[in-house]
Amino acid sequence: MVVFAGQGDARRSMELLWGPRVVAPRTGPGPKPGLSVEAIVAAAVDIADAEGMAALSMRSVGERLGRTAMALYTYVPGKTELVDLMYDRTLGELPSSFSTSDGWRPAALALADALWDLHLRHPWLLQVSPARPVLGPGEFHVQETLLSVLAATGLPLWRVRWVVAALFNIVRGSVQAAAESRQAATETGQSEEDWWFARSALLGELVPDLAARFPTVAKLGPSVEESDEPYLEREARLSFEAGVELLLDGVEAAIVKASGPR
Amino acid sequence: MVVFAGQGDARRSMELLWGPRVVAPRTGPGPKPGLSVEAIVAAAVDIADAEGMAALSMRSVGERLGRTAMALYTYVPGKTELVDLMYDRTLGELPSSFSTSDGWRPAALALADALWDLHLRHPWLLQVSPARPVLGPGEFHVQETLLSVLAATGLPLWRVRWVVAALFNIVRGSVQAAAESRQAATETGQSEEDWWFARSALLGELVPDLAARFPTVAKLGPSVEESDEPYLEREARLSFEAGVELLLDGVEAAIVKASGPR
DNA sequence: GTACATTACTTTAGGGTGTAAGGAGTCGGC
DNA sequence: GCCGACTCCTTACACCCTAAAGTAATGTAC
Repeated sequence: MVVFAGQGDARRSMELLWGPRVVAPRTGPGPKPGLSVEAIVAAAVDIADAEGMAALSMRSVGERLGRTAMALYTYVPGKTELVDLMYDRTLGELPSSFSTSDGWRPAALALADALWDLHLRHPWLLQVSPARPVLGPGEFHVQETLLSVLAATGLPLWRVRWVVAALFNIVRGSVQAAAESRQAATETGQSEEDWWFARSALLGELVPDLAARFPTVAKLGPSVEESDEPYLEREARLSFEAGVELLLDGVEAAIVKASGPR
Repeated sequence: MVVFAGQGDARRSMELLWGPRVVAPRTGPGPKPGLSVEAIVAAAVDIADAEGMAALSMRSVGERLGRTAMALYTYVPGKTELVDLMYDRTLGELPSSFSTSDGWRPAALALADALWDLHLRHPWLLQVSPARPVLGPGEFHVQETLLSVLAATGLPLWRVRWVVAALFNIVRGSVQAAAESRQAATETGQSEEDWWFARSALLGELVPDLAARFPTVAKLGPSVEESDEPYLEREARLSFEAGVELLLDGVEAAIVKASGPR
């Protein structure tokens, strides 16, 4: 795996990404196709959503569609391209209407929120995108939405690009923490607090001088408090909100600096 | 893979992470160990550095040490734990001396820079850490360093934690872009510009209405300019610097807001 | 109506992965 | 000198992706 597509494969990939999603029925000879690229991608996304990326194999996708793994190769060049399609199609789900009529800041917050939701609904996105840019319509859609909302800051576009990148990274990072804690909880059957508690006890036992070696971390105190809600997930959410606020404050400062000394 | 360690395994993992790195030679019977956990981890890191995470297998690590894959299981419970060790040991390489005597901002910048370097030297870190927290000494070391530097802002520690998370995410995201572009270049043999140029041509051909559908993205213009240096990598570096500056501006605003209305 | 080209899908096979199980060989302590 | 502990190896299994070849179904041309 991790094969960087060559020249010919690149064309095929791009055609799949950008081509029409509903293909006109063929006229020539041969049996009618029983599947479609979109059906395959949808099945793959379902699996990844429900059982995680580790459960996604050509076999499992084929099985869910009542075919063998090899049947998929009629529609999709390989697993790499399938994952690219999953990724791009899912990014395309991001809503696009974020009105900046109340100013850019509420719009940016709403957009960040939508990105958070999208990634939490499809946590496998976070394991995929480390790959190179896919350059599909979904990716363009996300970039366009981010750029157009933050262009309302009035900053020059080449600066907006940095803002977009930073915002995107903050969202991705914090939602990753949330998704992980959720996954760990379901996967081990252990509640977050139990897991954390067991780990803390182990740490205290094996590393008695922890507080001395990492005083500042220790000062944060035992991070688990009484709460009914999943703790780590709420923590990640707070980190997300605070991080976005910090960044947007920075953007505001940049706006003032740019237009202030007029 | 992606197995969340159970109770017993958790103890073993933590012992490996926190235990002494130079094990005292055994006294009992049996042949002397020819390997060591540290040697295995070092070999694994070498492979990941040189050939990427995809080339890292128990077989390849064993081979590099002149053993079979199964020999490693004498020292390490499984691949998951090996990767955790690689991750944590490598994080431990982050320098720790960042003087805040000139103020917190230069220290934070230097620290961000060190993090950037570390990740660019070991790009596979970015594919690993998506996993749950490892809770090893390296991870604590990084947290401690980040927290202690940013505690110099004077903000309450629970707020510093958000800053740390945001900063870390920005660094990780932008260094990922840099690492990817570098990897893509070496992997395909194609220069970044060639790759980008081919992709752009393909896009223009397959999606003639690209500029109409994504006007803001299009306004950014063809991103490739004349330059001898790797373009995308420099772009990622700029994005990193700008993102960090934005965030630190936000932090400054937060400091003013907290202490200003005194 | 029949032959042919075309296509969907299956079977088989080959080379990869992680790791469980059991067997060799080596050494210290009795 | 032998026992038991220990390292390391061989074998084996289940799973992965996918190349190649075979089978069955379909539409078109004669």
